[in-house]
Amino acid sequence: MGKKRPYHHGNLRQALIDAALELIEERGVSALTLREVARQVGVTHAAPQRHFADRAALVAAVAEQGFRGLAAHVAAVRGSARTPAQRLRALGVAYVEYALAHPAHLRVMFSPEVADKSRHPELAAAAQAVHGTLVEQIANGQRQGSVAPGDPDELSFAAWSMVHGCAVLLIDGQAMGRSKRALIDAVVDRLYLGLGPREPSGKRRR
Amino acid sequence: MGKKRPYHHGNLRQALIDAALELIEERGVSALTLREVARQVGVTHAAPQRHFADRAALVAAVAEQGFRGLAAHVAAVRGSARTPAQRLRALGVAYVEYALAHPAHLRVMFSPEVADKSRHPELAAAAQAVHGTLVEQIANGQRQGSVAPGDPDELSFAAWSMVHGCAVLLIDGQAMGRSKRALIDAVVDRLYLGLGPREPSGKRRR
DNA sequence: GGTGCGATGTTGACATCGACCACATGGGCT
DNA sequence: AGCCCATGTGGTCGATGTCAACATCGCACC
Repeated sequence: MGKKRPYHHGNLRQALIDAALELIEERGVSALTLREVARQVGVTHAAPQRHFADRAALVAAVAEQGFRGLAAHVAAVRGSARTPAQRLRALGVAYVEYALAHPAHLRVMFSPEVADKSRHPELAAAAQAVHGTLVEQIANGQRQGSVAPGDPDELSFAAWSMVHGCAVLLIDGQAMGRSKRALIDAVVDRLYLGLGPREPSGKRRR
Repeated sequence: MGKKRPYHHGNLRQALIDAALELIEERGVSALTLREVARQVGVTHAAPQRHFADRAALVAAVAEQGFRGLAAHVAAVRGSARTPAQRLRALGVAYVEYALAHPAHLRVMFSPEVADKSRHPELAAAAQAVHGTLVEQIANGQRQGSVAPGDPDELSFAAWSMVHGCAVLLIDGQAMGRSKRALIDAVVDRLYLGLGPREPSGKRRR
């Protein structure tokens, strides 16, 4: 028979995180309520306090799992394509794919409520992991000559800007009727073109 | 002498919006409270109800002013540079500049709390204005051959993704110690390179 | 195998918030 | 002058986050 829910939940922390994500998916981050989460899980309103100091901590935990998932999804394509340039393209697609597949996660990850990453070191670390993969691929490409020279840090920031902006805009419904697939292609195409090998056609650094 | 605050405020609506923005700048969007705003302005807690149906309406109003400001700032550079490509670059810089100069505004504009733009038509209109300027410039550039051919809608989306992503990342503190100026340059450089004239170096459309 | 202590969940309380209501005020129009 | 309605006031209600005191259980240690 069903275990008559014991006094101790067993793994309340993760259950709370799951319920929180579900709530966010349904009604948005701002509708996330500690009490409602507790209700969903079947504990009293104060139980979450034992696992999360305050509402922000719960949000941060959801965001952290989102970053981990993104890092995993992105890392999965690291060895997929042959050339570094193709890998770079696949990386960008993977980023946007994850965002579209988990919009709620993405929104929480870059929610203003956890913007102050200094108070959530694990968030900064997870974000750093994603960024690290990107820098790594760009450096690889440069070594093989398939990516334009330049500070890998700056190039990766440009690439990240592009895919992140694309993801955010698509999630926020700025596609405005246009095919998301085509938009993503357009973005990563420009990414490839903007970072691909060439000689500069003039002085660009102001 | 100071006018002994009359019963009727005179322009409470705008005063509330200003106070709201100030609060958001200081403590973030989530800390925005109708009652606190009312306190700042010196009216009772229910007074804002006469001007904003609910909290979301106030947030939307702040966002709308943000979009108007951005549109104005971006439109100002429309006739600045000579070549369309340079104008495009200036456009991107202007976008990010505005974001860095008014981070609170930017955050509200793309806050999940107003993400459902269908319920705030004026927001959609203001956002559309910004996007329109971008599409216009790209179409201009294409006519003069200084911008690569392609669906202007898709190209503009790619460009928007880039500058918007850049703005968001910088605001969220993802610069991580690197010079913002250099990062912006890197981004718009890639924008210019990715959209500039060339012949495709292979089939790119998947 | 007991036992005691710390981790985990509960109950109750309080201040604050958004939203709603009835009422007060007074500016502007006829 | 007199009226009307937009605008501001004061009070209230349900819900929320957070805190503190208490209850219950599991695990380490003897």
